[in-house]
Amino acid sequence: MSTDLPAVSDSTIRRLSLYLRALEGLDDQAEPTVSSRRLAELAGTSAAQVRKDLSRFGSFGKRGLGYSVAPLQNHLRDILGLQRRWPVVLVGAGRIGSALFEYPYFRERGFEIVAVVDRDPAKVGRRWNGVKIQSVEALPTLVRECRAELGILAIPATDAQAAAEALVDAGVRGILNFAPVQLHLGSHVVVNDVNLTLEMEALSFALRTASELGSGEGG
Amino acid sequence: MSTDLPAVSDSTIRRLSLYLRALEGLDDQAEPTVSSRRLAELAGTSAAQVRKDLSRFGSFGKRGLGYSVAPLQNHLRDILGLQRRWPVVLVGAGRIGSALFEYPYFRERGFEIVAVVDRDPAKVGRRWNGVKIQSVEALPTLVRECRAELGILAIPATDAQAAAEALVDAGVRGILNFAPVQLHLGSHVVVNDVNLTLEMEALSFALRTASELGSGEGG
DNA sequence: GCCGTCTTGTGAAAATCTTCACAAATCAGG
DNA sequence: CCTGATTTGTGAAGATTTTCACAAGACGGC
Ligand SMILES: NC(=O)c1ccc[n+]([C@@H]2O[C@H](COP(=O)([O-])OP(=O)(O)OC[C@H]3O[C@@H](n4cnc5c(N)ncnc54)[C@H](O)[C@@H]3O)[C@@H](O)[C@H]2O)c1
Ligand SMILES: NC(=O)c1ccc[n+]([C@@H]2O[C@H](COP(=O)([O-])OP(=O)(O)OC[C@H]3O[C@@H](n4cnc5c(N)ncnc54)[C@H](O)[C@@H]3O)[C@@H](O)[C@H]2O)c1
Repeated sequence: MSTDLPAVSDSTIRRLSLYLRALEGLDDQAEPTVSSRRLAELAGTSAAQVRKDLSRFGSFGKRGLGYSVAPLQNHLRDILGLQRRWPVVLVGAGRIGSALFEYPYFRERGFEIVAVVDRDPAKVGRRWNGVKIQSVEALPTLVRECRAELGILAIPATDAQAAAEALVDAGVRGILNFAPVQLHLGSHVVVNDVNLTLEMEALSFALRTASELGSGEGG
Repeated sequence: MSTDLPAVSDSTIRRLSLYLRALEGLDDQAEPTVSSRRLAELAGTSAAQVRKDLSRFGSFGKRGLGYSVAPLQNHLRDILGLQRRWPVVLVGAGRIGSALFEYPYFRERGFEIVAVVDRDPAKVGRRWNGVKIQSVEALPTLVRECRAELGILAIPATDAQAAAEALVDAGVRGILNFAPVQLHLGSHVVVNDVNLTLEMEALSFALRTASELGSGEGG
């Protein structure tokens, strides 16, 4: 079971996640195997892309048959590192933070928010489903005690860089960042940004472009 | 002011949004011009990339000087289609939906959530900051009345496809989708997916990969 | 065992995206 | 006006990603 660890592109990894999601949506009683074509349809890509992506990690399919759903799920979980529990520290118990905390799908995938910190004294001490919100001073201790390597930043942009550095100093190596700011951290730290304004702006551009082909822009 | 509308890649557009964000973070009194190098630093890319991206839409800089902050902001807003107001319909007044509704940055950029619908009768009729939550039956009328071309889907995956179709039938052409499912809509509709589980899994993969270079995987 | 149908895995080709490198332009100082 | 220090805009080169196309394998029916 030695995974060979070739250089894999980010887009491939992101698609693997989509494949896993698609596979979990299948009824593996009714549909025990799946072809690359079907998987592509479910994940929004092409059959060749599916096969190419999977073939980087092994030969999981059978020619003429396709891929067995349950084993492929396990391979994907294995590749993505989901065959373990990932303790996560959440920084910021605001609107986004609370939505994420209550999101059941994270826990189902092994991402367990085991600690929450917030700067607001009014929030510190509250319990969320058994997890007590703690002050930011407790962050380093918390990260170490929980052995958390993943953190979620859900605080205003002004504080994000400092908080990120605190997380990294305490041992965090991966950050999901909701703050609208570019974090500058050591190259061994992986940061994934969630930028919803950007997503809306991409829609805006697409629509504006489509409209303008037909009619002039109204002053 | 005829923008030439060349074929522009998605990644370019997404970077333009980052450039705009970076420019808005600058004090244009203290720093009236910015070089491609500095902008790249702020946006997390390379100077050549910045110049290439911008040059697709015009020559906004001055050689030897750089780009004037305020005018470049306006060019970017113009390109992205942000020189107007975008009414948005929100489907799903749950955890994510309410966080988005209260997110001030959307409105600042022109994305104004003008209507909210939810299936839950207990939520229908409530007022959120002046906007009344309406039943799903009202959706087609609402979309047309508000002339909304953008929609946000913040409901469970099981209902997302049907709701998306309802939005599109009523005139929506761009959707920000939080539901963990691939939407299948006409090719004239633009869908941007937000998949937070995917983002976490990408972090998981990166960390697992980094760890395994040093040590074997514990059974 | 053989045939027809299906589907994977994968090199090669095509397409796309990023980086390089440098001429052309701008400005300050004298 | 000329020099030197900058920085843009951009074709060409390089790198990466996606698509194509097909040989090789798998299975059911007979
Ligand atoms: N609400 C949204 O829909 C949304 C969407 C996209 C991005 N974001 C971004 O996510 C971040 C959080 O947004 P929100 O809407 O949840 O904000 P919020 O104001 O509701 O919550 C922020 C929380 O962080 C806490 N906080 C502030 N500084 C802190 C610090 N230094 N350490 C610890 N806690 C601190 C505050 O006390 C508050 O509880 C912001 O950067 C925002 O731009 C939010
Ligand atoms: N909470 C999170 O942090 C989070 C993170 C990522 C993705 N998501 C996704 O976003 C979506 C919403 O998540 P949430 O946590 O806000 O859920 P939620 O249960 O808090 O809210 C969902 C809301 O949608 C309403 N609803 C259900 N079906 C509807 C329909 N057909 N039409 C209109 N309204 C309907 C419900 O009444 C409820 O108010 C889900 O698909 C979820 O997987 C949530």
